[in-house]
Amino acid sequence: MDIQLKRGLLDICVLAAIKDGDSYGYKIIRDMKPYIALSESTLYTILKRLEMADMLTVRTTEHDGRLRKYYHITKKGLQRIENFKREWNEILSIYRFVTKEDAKNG
Amino acid sequence: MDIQLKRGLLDICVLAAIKDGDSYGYKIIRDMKPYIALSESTLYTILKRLEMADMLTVRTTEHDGRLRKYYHITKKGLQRIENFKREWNEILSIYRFVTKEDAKNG
DNA sequence: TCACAATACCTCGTGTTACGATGTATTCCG
DNA sequence: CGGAATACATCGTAACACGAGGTATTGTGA
Repeated sequence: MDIQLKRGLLDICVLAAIKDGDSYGYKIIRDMKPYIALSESTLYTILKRLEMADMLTVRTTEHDGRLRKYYHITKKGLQRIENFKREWNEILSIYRFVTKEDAKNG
Repeated sequence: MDIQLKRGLLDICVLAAIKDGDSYGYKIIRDMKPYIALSESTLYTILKRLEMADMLTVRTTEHDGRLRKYYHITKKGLQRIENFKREWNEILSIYRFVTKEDAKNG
């Protein structure tokens, strides 16, 4: 997918990936892969950004001797998803603008 | 609209705004306004970028003593729009991922 | 005539951001 | 013992939207 198009969707997707249950970095990447691919460096940047914005909270645990940071979505994070749903109508309107045939011909 | 979400749509919208007939900067902004707002500095950056990418050509004319630069979409520009239409399915898939209810509940 | 909006173009600096490259450390498999 | 997978993190870079500011002309109203 076009990188610029991804920009607006990545944050939302990460929030969506944890909204039905806490998750951690590596798993988030795996879960998102069928829909949108992203690198580890990108994800950890996003997770830090979302944490700073109070859209998620972090809980560090140990799993099989390896560090694991579980991310939990907050009220603000859920609101961000709701806001995206509202913006979806604008996106649809743009899609129609882009795909509409020449008014002179139809 | 969220600025990151705009990023992926602006280029496409500018191309869509000239695809049915050559247009110029000021008019493009007016035509796009109902769908997506953008500043002049943003538009001229985009127009230059699209010209460099051979997605449009420029023709300078004089209109009522004022300079006017008409932009014309190229084959490559039209292909960019077609590519967006193909990417639309991916966007829909992401939308469903974001809006789907918790699998455990539905 | 003077001020100001509208038309129409352009440049510069800044902050945000995705990502490749790179690094650390552990477990698992052969 | 080596390499893949798991799991985290930082740094530098390039792309980009936009506000602020600039140039120049044509209306418009007091």
